[in-house]
Amino acid sequence: MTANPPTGDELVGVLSAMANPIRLRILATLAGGRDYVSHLAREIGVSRPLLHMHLQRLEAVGLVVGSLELSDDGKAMKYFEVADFVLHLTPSVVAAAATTLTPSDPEKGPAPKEHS
Amino acid sequence: MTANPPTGDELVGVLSAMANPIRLRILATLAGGRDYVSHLAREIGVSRPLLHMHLQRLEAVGLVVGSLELSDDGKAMKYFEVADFVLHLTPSVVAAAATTLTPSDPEKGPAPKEHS
DNA sequence: TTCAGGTGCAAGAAATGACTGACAGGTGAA
DNA sequence: TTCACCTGTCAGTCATTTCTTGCACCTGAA
Repeated sequence: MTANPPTGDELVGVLSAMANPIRLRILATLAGGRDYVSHLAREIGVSRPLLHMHLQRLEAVGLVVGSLELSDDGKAMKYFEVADFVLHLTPSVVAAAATTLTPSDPEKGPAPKEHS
Repeated sequence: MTANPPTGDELVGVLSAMANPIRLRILATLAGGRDYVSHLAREIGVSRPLLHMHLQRLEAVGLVVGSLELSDDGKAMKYFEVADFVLHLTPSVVAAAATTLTPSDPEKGPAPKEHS
């Protein structure tokens, strides 16, 4: 996994996903073993909805993967674990990735907005 | 340069500095050779004040270095070039870095401000 | 039924980031 | 003087992220 080299847009996505102390802590904690949302929230010390949002962001770019499972006592638990990514960043890698960035055309249309 | 492994806070800084299409393009362009602000702005296609802001951000985390020089005809030119950084990111590297993150203590004091 | 513990989602405040336009200063050449 | 370059910065606006609060849903155990 973790296509190397990444496209420019993917790179921006992954970088902004990691560029946050809470999300870094999430990755670090999960690197020590999988965990489910509520417990992870207590572990890191953030509210559950907040953690949920961060996990969503990390999952969207493939840095973590979640799976809904059923515990012994029938509770639905969502477990997350880290994807073992490898990102090797150097000026030349960045230069290569930048060539595949979607242009920001301020002319035609307001932007490639993806509204739902 | 480019201390490896980085501290958690440094890592967040570097990552958020790179997590932007324009700044990625700046790095990519500079990887092809040094350049001065105005020319670089035309090259990339952004306004000069905007580029100035982005360069500031990149320089703050050490991804680029700038030097004010005097051209043959006496004009002051600020040249920038990329620092040849090497960032190797994996779950374990992130886990190690995360241990050195400044805690977010919303209680005691506003934060460990580091003033110069 | 009530409680504890798990899941998810959404509205809205607060903080941060991105961007434009305008201004001020410097030089050399026409 | 005026023009064409270069440098910088500030005020204000708009868009995006971040975070809290609160709701609705599920299960098994008391």
